[in-house]
Amino acid sequence: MDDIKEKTDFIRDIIRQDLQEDHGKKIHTRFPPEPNGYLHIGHAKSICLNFGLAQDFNGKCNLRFDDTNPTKEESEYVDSIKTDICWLGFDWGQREYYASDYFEKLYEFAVLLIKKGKAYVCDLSAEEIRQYRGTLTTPGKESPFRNRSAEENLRLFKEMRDGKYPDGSKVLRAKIDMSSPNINMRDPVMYRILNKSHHRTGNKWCIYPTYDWTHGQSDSIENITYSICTLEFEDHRPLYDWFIEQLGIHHPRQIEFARLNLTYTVMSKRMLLELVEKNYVSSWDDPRMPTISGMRRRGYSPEAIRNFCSQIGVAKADSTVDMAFLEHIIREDLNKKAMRVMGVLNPLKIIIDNYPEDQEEELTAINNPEDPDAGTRKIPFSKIIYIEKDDFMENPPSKFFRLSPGREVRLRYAYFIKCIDIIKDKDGTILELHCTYDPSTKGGDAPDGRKVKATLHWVSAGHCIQAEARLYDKLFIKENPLKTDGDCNFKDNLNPDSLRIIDSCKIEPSLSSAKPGNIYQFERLGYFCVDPDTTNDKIVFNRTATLKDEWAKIKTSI
RNA sequence: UGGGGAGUAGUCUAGUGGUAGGACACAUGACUCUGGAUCAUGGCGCGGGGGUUCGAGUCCUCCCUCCCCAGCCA
Repeated sequence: MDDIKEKTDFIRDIIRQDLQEDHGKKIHTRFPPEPNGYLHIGHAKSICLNFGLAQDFNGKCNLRFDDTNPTKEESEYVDSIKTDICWLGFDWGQREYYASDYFEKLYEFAVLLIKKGKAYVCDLSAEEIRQYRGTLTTPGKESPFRNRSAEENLRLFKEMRDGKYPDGSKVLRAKIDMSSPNINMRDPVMYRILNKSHHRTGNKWCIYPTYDWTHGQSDSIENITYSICTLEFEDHRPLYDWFIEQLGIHHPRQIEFARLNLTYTVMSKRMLLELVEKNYVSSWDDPRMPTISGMRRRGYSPEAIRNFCSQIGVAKADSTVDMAFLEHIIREDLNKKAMRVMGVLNPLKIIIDNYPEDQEEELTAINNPEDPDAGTRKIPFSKIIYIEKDDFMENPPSKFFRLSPGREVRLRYAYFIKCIDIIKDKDGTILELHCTYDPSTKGGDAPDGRKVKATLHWVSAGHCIQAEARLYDKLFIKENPLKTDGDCNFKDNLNPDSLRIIDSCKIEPSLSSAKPGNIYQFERLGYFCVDPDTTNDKIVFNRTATLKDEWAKIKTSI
């Protein structure tokens, strides 16, 4: 399960200190996604942090959708986000909120600011506003509409709401300081006119609040004590503080942390959307995606993702976690849980010459050596079997321990066999192997104590069932897919071999009842889970992760 | 060049003036009916220079590098 050791990170340090100064303090966080895409592993970090904080300090965590932009948001995303958070194991109780719930309140707040002379309606175009804003090094210019009277602003703002103006013709702006070195303070836009229907409020509104105007007040309304967010909002904090102070309402404490980056993938919703829309992947839940739904379909468990999030830590320095670490976490999880089975991805037929023609045997196999309670099962053995093509070499290098002419190896839980003949077609491709077996080694041990250097997985040709395996690899070939040469873009770094489909795998018959979501370790190959694409006619497996493979390393170093 | 952040092995992360620790990765070895798992061992790591101090990753100072900000996105 999750690491129960007391976690130490700078956010928890801050909260502990606050708690020391105010023992009665209740902590209240929130996870505030925008419903414009599916959640990814970076969101999982934030979810684990926000809900985890609430759990650790006996507080509460809200789910709030920051749905202020009707041009990008859809209820499909709302649904997927809720599903993913639940699946991860977190519960927001009845506290499911929407920024759009606060539109009326926000409007009142805006009116208040107008009355205080702290906000004004501006008729400048988007382009003009940009020009007036100045640059990083030069101050901005004040809008010619900056000094309209409160009465005029009130009337104009009401008319904006009433739909008297076309999109983009007017905005409401905060009146702060056009020469501020912090560009966020240069009279930021609070409302824009958008004649677009909203996934929740329908056509009730034609003006929509910006995120900057909405977010802090929403946290305040919900009585959030700690507004945890990512680093890029650090220089928005003075703006949020300004709004809260002008309004004189509850002031949450904002704390920023570094967002998660992972090697060999991208974590931007915009890019993930593009991969989906342009069919570089099958969907948001394509098992190659770093989305929660993709990882779920890939075979990751919620525990593994939570463990990952708790072990990567929380800090303020930009960081990119090695994908190998994620793989380590899922192997650690699945090693304990997954039933072992035998399946052959690329079959090579073996005929055991001295095994009686019509004989069949049932051999006993251990379901999970890591879990004695998992018990054993029977697997059928017969004269003709399949082994993995990679487990045979006609002319092996010295470090290759598996089957080769004249060499004896063990078939897992079965017998020692020795290769005595290779049958090839006229092109020299190996068609099948002839072997002999030693009947005295039944079960896998030789009574004379002789050893073999390798144990191979296998299936009985007459008993096995056919299956499809989808072998996934890194989505991108570059550790940082965003790093591109010349006029390339991140899609040029896509790994052309990120998915390999093998439709003629041979798997042991016990798998005939496998159901979508079930996870297995195919011995010596990796962890596989049953995909929802599975039908009565065909079982489809997704490879969640390979096993660590010493031979693969040796092979590439030869 | 303005503002805001950040620099501890290849990566992530502890450390709060007293021997720089953990995890992943890597390497080597042991063990093994999964070349899995497990166990053991290993490594020119505190961005740099000055300073304070008996003692600095930690305090002061100067410098360097990286990230974010000029959406009516979030």
